[in-house]
Amino acid sequence: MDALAALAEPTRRRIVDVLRVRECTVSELVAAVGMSQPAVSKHLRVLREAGLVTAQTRAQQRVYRLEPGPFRELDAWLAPYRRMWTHHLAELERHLDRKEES
Amino acid sequence: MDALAALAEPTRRRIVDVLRVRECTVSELVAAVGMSQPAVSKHLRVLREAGLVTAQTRAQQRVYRLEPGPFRELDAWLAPYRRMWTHHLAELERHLDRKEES
DNA sequence: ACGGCATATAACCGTCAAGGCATACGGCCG
DNA sequence: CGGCCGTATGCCTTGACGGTTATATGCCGT
Repeated sequence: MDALAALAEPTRRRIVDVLRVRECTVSELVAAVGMSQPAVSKHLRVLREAGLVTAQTRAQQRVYRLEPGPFRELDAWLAPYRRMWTHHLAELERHLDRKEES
Repeated sequence: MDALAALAEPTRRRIVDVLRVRECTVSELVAAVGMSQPAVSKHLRVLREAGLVTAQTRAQQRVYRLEPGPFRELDAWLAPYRRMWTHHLAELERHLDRKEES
């Protein structure tokens, strides 16, 4: 499952939104998203396999943290689309300028 | 279905990637993605309901084009994550600077 | 070494999405 | 007005996903 598909799930978005602030253990994430522990573990597995997070074992806990790579790729994919609104803004500005002239 | 979920589908990504270059009719998209016409129409419906595209009726054809809004929202959601790698780059630079000093 | 804690996996179920085929809608032209 | 072309929708099947409960794994402290 690629990064976009992984992020399509609201719960997983919840998780990465939490991890963006600070790295967390599984139990902390369980508390944060208010769902059963196995469910969270499964989502974490998906996020791991998508390369969005990595886990570091510390004692019996696993500390999850975000991995920038896929987010960069997503940003790169999105980049050409940015032209859409920047271009539109430029058009709008030209339009307003023309109006001022008249 | 929100924009991210809509874009999670490879075929739909294919479609928007085509539409990014230029607006298209349904038959053109069918040819582009190599799938049955009903399948493409269904994907277009999903994209429409997610606000990612709009259709303009021209004779018997419907011309589809991208709509910037959801892409901007996606970009906005992604924005805070950009800090991840920009910050990391800054760290790296500081690290290199320190190395140069010594 | 054993019991317990934190996490992962297994098995199962309900739901839903995606694809195909057949068909309905709607505008154009003869 | 009837038929055709382009597109949308219905129906059906199949496969994948998300959630829960029960159980396995792995590490720690005693």
